[in-house]
Amino acid sequence: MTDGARVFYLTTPIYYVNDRPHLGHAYTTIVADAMARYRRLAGDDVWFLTGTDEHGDKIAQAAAAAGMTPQQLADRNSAAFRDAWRQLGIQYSDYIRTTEPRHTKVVQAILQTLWDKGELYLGKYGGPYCFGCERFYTEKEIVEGKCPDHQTPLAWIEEENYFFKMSKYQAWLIETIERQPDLIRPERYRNEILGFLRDPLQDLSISRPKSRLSWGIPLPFDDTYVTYVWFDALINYVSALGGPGDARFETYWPHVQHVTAKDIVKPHAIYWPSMLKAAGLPVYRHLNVHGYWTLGGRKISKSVGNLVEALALKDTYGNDAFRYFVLREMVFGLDADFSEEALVGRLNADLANDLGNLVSRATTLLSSLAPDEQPALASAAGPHQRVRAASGEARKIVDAAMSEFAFQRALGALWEFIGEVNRYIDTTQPWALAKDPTRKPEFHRVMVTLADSLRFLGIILTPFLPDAATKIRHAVGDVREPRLENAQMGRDDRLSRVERLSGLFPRVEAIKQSDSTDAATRTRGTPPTGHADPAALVTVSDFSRVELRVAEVLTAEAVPKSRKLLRLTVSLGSEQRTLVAGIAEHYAPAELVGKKVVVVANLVPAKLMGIESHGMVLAASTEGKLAVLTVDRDLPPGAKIT
RNA sequence: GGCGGUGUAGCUCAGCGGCAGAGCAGGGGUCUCAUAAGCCCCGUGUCGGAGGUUCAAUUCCUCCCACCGCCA
Repeated sequence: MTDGARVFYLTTPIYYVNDRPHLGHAYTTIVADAMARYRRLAGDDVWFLTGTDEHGDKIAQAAAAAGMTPQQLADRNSAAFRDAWRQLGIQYSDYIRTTEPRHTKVVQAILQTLWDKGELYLGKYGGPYCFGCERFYTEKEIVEGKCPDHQTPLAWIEEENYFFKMSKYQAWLIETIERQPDLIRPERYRNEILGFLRDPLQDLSISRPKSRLSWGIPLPFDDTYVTYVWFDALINYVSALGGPGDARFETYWPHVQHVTAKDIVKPHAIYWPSMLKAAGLPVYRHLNVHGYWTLGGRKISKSVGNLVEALALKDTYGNDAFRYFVLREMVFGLDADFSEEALVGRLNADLANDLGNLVSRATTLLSSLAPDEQPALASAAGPHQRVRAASGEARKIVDAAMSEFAFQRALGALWEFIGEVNRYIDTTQPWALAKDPTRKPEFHRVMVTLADSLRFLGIILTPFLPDAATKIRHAVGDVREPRLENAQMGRDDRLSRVERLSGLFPRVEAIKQSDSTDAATRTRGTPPTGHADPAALVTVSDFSRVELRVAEVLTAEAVPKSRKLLRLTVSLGSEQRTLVAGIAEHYAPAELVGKKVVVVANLVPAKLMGIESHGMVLAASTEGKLAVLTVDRDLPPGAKIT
């Protein structure tokens, strides 16, 4: 930690072990991980917590159904989350489980504090209860006597429970949220909570009688009750730091920021600050709320199978590509759509074409330098200054964007820079400079700038593309621990040995949109190597969809202002058509007139240089050579090819 | 039912009083260092509909329609 370093404590929600890790969990965790890595890169002191929530009715029931003890079920499923994060390369600092003694100890201590302070009371409550939701419903909410969520019959339960006097914090809570505009962000969720708080707040039931449910933390002052799962779960953020008084707690708690999905805003925005206030602890700095992933534009149903399969695509396309996609595609706070097509689109356009290809062309140029060649410097002015300025601009935007969880904006800025470097290479044409001994200084200036650009990217991309960034740094010989302060161009004009780095993100064959109604359910991905698959086999009926016919060329002329295109009029026997063919470099117009060529007759018309083309002339080609297809014997125009 | 949001190019979205924008996709051109990559050029779309305010409305107001969220 350097002087002026800031402290950050980032948390994901603890995931309920009734679930299997899926895209939703992964997104929250990736967001927190990217943020943690960015802050670490900036030299800040970061603590990043995730974990699992393991108490409650649902766990007890699922365990019973599976013939296990609740603890066994929790152990198994908690391990599944831990494993998923390992596979995704998540660098958490700590992993808390609510069945750990260190957690139950702190929960009980806080409950005791609240009890002693008179923040809790024993009250009676009766109402329709849904075991699936683990909550009571009001008469207005229930639909024909059934749970509106599960459509299952509700049980009438009347019981005494302990309540937290949450209602007394309503005015304080409103004031707190209003005083800190970015306490709950983005703003839409803050507004939602303020809207909710316009109505009177109820007290919160925080216990369940052991007679009904024993899988929970016993209340320290009444062992016939266990703690209600929400009250237990939220405290993980505190218990994982050892609780009040612990050195770790004192260091990190004042800087806590939570990351969560929008479905659990209310517990985090209402229960949790009230609980903290009552316990005499400071409220968090920010609650960062993100939206949902939809699949193929459809809402996610109760079943999460598709979300699990969506996460599995990380294995098909790689962690970096998966991580990049979710961070780039979702505007933090809003819903976004996940599809394999969109992922492949981003992978090809942004990662392969823009970044991967840039790294490849730049390292190829740099690695071709003679080993001992020390670059002579050219004048300070020149196009390289635009690149340097762009890097500074990108870095500024990334920093601003990251301070408000705007990952999309941060990545957009970095890709602006990548575009600038690609343009720089095209403008300066280093391959031409290299051949001209009199322009050696210019050439070296370009080489230095390219190495510098890659060094910059190798550092600043670390939080977003950890593996690729490391490869880039190593390729340019930067073996230092990456630090944001070194992501600055123009500091170092020396050139170290560069190794060629090609195929950083190989292109992947595009997924056809019409292929499937639900891309995310498809499991047969294109291999990550991305090299073109052997041509897929087609059936006779596939082939018969293409209508091939013999056509006689009636007229041919060059298309003005085009080097490759010829405009042809052909006869198909019963009709004449205009076609545009890209064969001008290989055939003189006069050569073609009278020829019987083969055309695709049922092609969707396309406009080329303002001319509508109704078909396509078939031709075979190899490097530099091209020949149009014709028929071996004389046949009338229009003859069908089968 | 109440409150709020959204509806802009094929797709995703920015703009929010002064002649409609970006990325992707698509088309054309061009370079050859590079991953059939890069770079350059190409967007007249009833800015959901109808009224209104204004010299001027995608942008402000009212109503309507569609979708979404929160609440009941």
